[in-house]
Amino acid sequence: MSRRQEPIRPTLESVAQLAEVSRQTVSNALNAPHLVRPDTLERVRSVIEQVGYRPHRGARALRTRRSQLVAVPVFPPMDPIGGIVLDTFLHALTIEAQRLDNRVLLFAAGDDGDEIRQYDELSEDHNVDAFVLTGTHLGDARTAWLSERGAAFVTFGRPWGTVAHHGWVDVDGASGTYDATRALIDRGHRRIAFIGWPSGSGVGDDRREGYLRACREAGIATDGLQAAVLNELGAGRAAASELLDLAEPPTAFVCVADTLAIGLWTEVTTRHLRPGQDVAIVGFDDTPTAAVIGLSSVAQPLQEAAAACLELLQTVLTEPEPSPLPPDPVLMKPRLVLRDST
Amino acid sequence: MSRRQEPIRPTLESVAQLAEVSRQTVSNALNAPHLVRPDTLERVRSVIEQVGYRPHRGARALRTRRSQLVAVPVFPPMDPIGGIVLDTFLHALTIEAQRLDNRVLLFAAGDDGDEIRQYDELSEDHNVDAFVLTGTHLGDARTAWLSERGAAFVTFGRPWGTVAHHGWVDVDGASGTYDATRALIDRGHRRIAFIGWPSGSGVGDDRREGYLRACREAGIATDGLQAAVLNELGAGRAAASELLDLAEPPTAFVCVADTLAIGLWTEVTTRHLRPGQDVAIVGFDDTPTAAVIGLSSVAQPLQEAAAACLELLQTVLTEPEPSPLPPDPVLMKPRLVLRDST
DNA sequence: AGCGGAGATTTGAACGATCAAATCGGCGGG
DNA sequence: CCCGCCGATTTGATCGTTCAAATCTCCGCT
Repeated sequence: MSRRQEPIRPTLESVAQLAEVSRQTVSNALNAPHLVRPDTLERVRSVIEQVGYRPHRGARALRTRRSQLVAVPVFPPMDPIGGIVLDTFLHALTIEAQRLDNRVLLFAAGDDGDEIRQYDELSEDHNVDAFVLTGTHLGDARTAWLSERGAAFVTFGRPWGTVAHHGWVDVDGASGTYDATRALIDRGHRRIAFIGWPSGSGVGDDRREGYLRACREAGIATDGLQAAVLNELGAGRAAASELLDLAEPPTAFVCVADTLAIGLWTEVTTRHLRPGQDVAIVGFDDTPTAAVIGLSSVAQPLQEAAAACLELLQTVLTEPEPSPLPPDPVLMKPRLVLRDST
Repeated sequence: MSRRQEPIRPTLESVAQLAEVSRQTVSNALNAPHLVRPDTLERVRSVIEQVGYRPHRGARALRTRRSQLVAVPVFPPMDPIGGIVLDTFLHALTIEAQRLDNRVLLFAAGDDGDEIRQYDELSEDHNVDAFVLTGTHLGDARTAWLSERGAAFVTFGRPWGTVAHHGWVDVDGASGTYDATRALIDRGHRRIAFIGWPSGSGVGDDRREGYLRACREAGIATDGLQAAVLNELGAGRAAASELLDLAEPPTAFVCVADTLAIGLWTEVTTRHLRPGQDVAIVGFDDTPTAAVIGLSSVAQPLQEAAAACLELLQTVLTEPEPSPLPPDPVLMKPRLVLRDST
């Protein structure tokens, strides 16, 4: 910017002259204060303060080869309900980055290939130091691509199906659905259905697993009580309809995502059943919509996850060169939020 | 990044040597191709392609004093329903920026003062070229601050209450509520209520105005049919309750925002009235939740608005120095989306 | 008194690009 | 035939910072 008129932007040199020291001393006062004698430090600092000096990020980036920028993809708002999850995550990430004197740079991507093209541009440009990926999936082309060229990155989401060559942070979905299912069992439910996604998505399979485990432990049947549909309201509703038409319909539902839970919800209410009284429902992601309609849901600790991502990134970036062994991953427990629907 | 191991990142110089030309010619091939003879251009380009050369953004920024970055604030997800509006806008902005070889940088801010501190850091750093502000309001301290120091910025939202010293893009809220009200009138409604915000917010007053104008034109009464409450579900519901308890209750509602419309919605359904049949409802912002429950709403052309913002910014930035007269503002018409609730 | 060494500070060079001005080569006109 | 001009290209300087190495100062120790 610096479209200010009168005063020329102060530089290291100009500050140095005013403080009657050299460039480097000013630089040290900023980046390595322990190298500067206390009284000099004081003097330099007061000049910096007075003239409002700020280091030029571009110049610094040129020399240090660090831009202090972290790139994060934003996706087209396809699934309007679940999209908020990423939104919250993004906000948390921005705050956390700020705390570390970094910034978040956005880039838009449709599919994986598109996204990779963006990675290429961003990293080869020296535009960003690192990436935070979201929405990892089986056979993820992005992580392979990135580690192949030694890019610094962490993922929010496990590396499904492969060995981790990179740091990652994730939320234990199975633990969330397990807790949800247990809560229903504790309330006396014995026929509990699960509306999930088609198997093959790591996240979906993981969440289903938690449901299955809880039922197994309680000696409850799950045969014929599982649906596997795409993550759309209509699909959820259709699956719900089928399950409710069973000779012995379930009295409670655990859903892999709020989107499906809400589809189920609409089917339930149009049948003049009351969620929470006639049928118990638990969703996943604790989206605003869930809060609005009183749907119980499993909430992911997104702020903590964002902080963990950047912390991991910091350790990766301070390593002198791309290390073959990734940092320890972080797996966080989600929290069950009970509302009227249970 | 460039944490790649083997190959040293190519520079202007190294490309120049391979192509047997000088630095500057390579630079020109990139930034001013018309200055380069066609055959030379071809040769340089092929070398660039071969070695995968990319200009170093930091170096360029240092020399040109342009970072190609646009900063945008992200807010804490306070209003979960309306937050999506900004989310969609942000996505559109990212895509549009990419098209112009720019990028979007995020920063988080709680209040205006906080935000201004961030502006200070970002602009004085030479970190970003410009800002896009959202959510302008009466007595907005931010715009004053920014124009005072000659920063480049545009706002998505009018400069309420003051003369524009800067470019802005906005959606004509009054036009939206006017259309919504007209649609209700055309359907035969004669008692139409408006649930708005307390006067003093530019956006809220503007949207109320559209409702009032449509009613006035149709010779319909509005006395006692207006509520002014905070943008919260509960508040919307309470206001709705009061209005529905009138001796002669309204048959239709226009709401200043989806959040309030949904509050109204829940009050309506708990009274066992059916939206769209017993009571007509129109919201504002066309949030995903509205789509889910079948609430009619006024949709803002967010993609177009984002594009307009960046276009405006481009013209501001290409001006040699801060111009006293701002570029022509852009006011766009929103679109009424009719669903079951009408 | 001289020497080694630690701490504080300075100096020179480099990062990779663009700007401004100089140079080169060819071509038409006086 | 030479000059001037124009298009194409090159050269030198510079942006603001940090790294690496040099210098300076002061102190204690022999």
